[in-house]
Amino acid sequence: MAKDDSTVYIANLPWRTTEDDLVALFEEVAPVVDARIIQDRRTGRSCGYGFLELPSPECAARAVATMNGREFNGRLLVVSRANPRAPRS
DNA sequence: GTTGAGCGTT
Repeated sequence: MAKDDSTVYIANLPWRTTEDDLVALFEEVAPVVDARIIQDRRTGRSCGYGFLELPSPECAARAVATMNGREFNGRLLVVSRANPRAPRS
């Protein structure tokens, strides 16, 4: 579903951070197609990292270049391009 | 009500 080329990996997030927070933050640079924060399947608590999907790879690269190393809620955001979860479609 | 390197699920 999600194109890995336009998906970015977000880490170093505060536990309180939600997907909507990521959307609001990245909407500043580019429209957000989908935001997904990985949480523990058992406890349901935030794992502290997530993935953000953008409309295009260039938007993803722009979001990375803009938000990587940027402070967010007192933490330094780690934004980088996501790895393809599936080797082929 | 806690913790801190990381590449993911209905």
